[in-house]
Amino acid sequence: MSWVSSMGGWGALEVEGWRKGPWTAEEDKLLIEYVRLHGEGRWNSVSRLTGLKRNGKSCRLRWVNYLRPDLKRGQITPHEENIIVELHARWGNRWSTIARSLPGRTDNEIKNYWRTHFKNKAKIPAATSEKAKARILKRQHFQQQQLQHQQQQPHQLQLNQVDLKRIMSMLDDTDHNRVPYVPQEVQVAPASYNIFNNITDTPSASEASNEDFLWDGLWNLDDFHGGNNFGVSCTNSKACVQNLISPFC
DNA sequence: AAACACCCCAACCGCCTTTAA
DNA sequence: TTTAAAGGCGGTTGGGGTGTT
Repeated sequence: MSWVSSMGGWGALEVEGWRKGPWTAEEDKLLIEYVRLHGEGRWNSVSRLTGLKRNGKSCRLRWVNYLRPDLKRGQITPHEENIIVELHARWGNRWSTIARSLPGRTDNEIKNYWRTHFKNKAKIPAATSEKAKARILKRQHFQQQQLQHQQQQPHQLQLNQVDLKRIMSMLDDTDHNRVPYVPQEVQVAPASYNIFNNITDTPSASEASNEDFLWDGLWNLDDFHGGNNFGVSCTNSKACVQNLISPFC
């Protein structure tokens, strides 16, 4: 399929009045403005209220996978990879469920990552090519660096390992037996998280389910690990908020 | 330098579930 | 209670970028 312009927009295609294909900066702006004014949801009204020639599904997808301000950018960290592997082993291809354990990552992102890195592993011949080896070495080097970083922060590493174990053991429990676990050090959710609770109309803390507590824990785990959103350490909550509210740099 | 292979990821499609009238 | 619309999810496709031959 090739995206042939039929209305001036580069690479875009119009089918039955709806534009398809790559989004333009202008369209993004309209969608962001719509969400700012009306919040998430009611995606089918976007075209009516903004003039955007995109159907509701397309708008939702664009927002969820690309425009949401709380999205993480950049490489999946080894820590996140571990979580993905663990949760995929448990839940299979339930990408959205897995994504909920990795705040800032989308189901699409995780799905893509899995397909790229794991799906064809079984097909790789026993005699791995040199090329593949080089890639693996490169990755191991990166992981080594991460490890060194962790060792510089022994307390945090310990916390991570304990938390991960506890989270995984919790997941082994039946739903009825779940007990929310909030590590002492991270009982207060990051400012950024609360901010987006407000923005996105998610339930208040008092309404949050046990699973929400669990996910908060993972969120914090990740941030402890240095896998922050924009490649810059959040040394204080203000800096984090700043990163989160200006994601389009 | 060109051709090829591979990786990454945005975006679409179809189906299923949820919600509201 | 039924039904249509909207939302959500997983699978798939295809293009751009980059590394390798």
